[in-house]
Amino acid sequence: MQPSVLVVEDEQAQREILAYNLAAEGFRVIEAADGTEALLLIEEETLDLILLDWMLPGTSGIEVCRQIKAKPAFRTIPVIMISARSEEVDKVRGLETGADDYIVKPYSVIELLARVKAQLRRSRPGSVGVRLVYEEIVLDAETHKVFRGRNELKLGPTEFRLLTTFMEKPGRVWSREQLLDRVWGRDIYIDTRTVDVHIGRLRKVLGHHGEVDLIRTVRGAGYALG
Amino acid sequence: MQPSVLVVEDEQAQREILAYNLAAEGFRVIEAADGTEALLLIEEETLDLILLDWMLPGTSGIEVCRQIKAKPAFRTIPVIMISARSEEVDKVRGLETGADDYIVKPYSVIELLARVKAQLRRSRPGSVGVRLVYEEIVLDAETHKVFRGRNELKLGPTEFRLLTTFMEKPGRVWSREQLLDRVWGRDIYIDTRTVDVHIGRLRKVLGHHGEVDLIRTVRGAGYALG
DNA sequence: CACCTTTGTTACATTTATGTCATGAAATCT
DNA sequence: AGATTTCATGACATAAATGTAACAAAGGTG
Repeated sequence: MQPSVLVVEDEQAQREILAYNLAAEGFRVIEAADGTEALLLIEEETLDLILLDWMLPGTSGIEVCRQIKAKPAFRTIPVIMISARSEEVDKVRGLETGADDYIVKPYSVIELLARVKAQLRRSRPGSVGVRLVYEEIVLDAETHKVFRGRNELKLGPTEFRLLTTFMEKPGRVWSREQLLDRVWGRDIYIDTRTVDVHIGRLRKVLGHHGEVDLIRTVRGAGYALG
Repeated sequence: MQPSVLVVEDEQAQREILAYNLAAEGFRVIEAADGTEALLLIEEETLDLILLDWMLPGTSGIEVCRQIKAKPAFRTIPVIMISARSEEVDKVRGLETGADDYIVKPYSVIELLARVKAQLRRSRPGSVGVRLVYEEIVLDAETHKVFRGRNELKLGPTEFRLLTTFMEKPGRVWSREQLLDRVWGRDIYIDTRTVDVHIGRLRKVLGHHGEVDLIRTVRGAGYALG
């Protein structure tokens, strides 16, 4: 569950520094050198946060921010503006671009990362508080509790996410690759066979009281619930 | 009957955060971006409380407050002022604007909601709950006293707010980040592991007489009550 | 000022979860 | 059937997450 951060900065050196530090902190970093590229990437990628330089060639940072905030689909993505001088902060604020935070050059990497994390913390209130039901299995995302009939099941984090995925679309067949992407996270290199092991573990817990196996193995394709 | 709260704040992001949290708590939220708009809405809407930012473009928050308090028809509506720095509190107080309470940024959501409820309780007795109960634990928000069965527990401020958060939604799993936001306050950068320590402290007090541990650790996710 | 409380961080111990591998079973193909 | 591929599962070393004691800084109180 690596958050994706888009870095929009025209100066290559600056951009690389940002990218390096963010990557070191475990973020997936996507880079854009100007506003046009940024706006394209916003559509294509699934972003969790945008770091936006105030000064950009062509479409200015402010304009990019305004356009992002104008689209309902992307309005909720936090935008942190980076401006060159402290005096400009007031201008930016005054212009009401809708940025979620501002940071002024020169900034410390620590400060930047802290703000990035603060924004992510705020915008990701965890998975949606839903209750998934399939046959006699009930999964409550808010309390993280899982029941089969009357029995509460004790699942490890990975098995919990695995089951959540299955229950979001009962019957759908997921390939091992898809499950790795969704349950483990993208850009992670893990043997696809590992999925088998976790499926086994999930089966063990689900059938702990001798119930029928609800997970279906689809030979050559993957697994499905029911 | 849902109490109506008017939020007067020029920064859209801030305003939305306030609106979101108040709405989540069951309030009807009305928003205004400046003093003029606020004064209009006060006439039009039937308000139960006003949250007023000190810094506003045009008519300042102080001026808005003064005008509200000058009209006999609206004088009884509680006004909570929000100011950016603690030093300003004194100014605000000194100016005797007639505000009913003050809150300083950065504030925790818990604190804000507590104050809102406290004001509403004063003006509309009986409309806001003050006492949280979960199993044999009783938390009285007004007196700040906590009991487990017959024993009164002595909690530090942080542990008290932690427990309050948990008791508002028993069973719900809170991530460390969410707890930091809610219990410690936004715009504060603290190591997430610190949450663990405070959970430990809270557990110690709650189980001081050898009772079962009511706080559940959810690996990879956070903590929950029950 | 001395004293006490609260707080955040750190370091280390402990628990729990994870990924890989080896082996054998089951399905599929020739 | 025999060969081949695909899957299930127990074991195990490692990694990751959590619990907790100790400590120092900050703040409050008398």
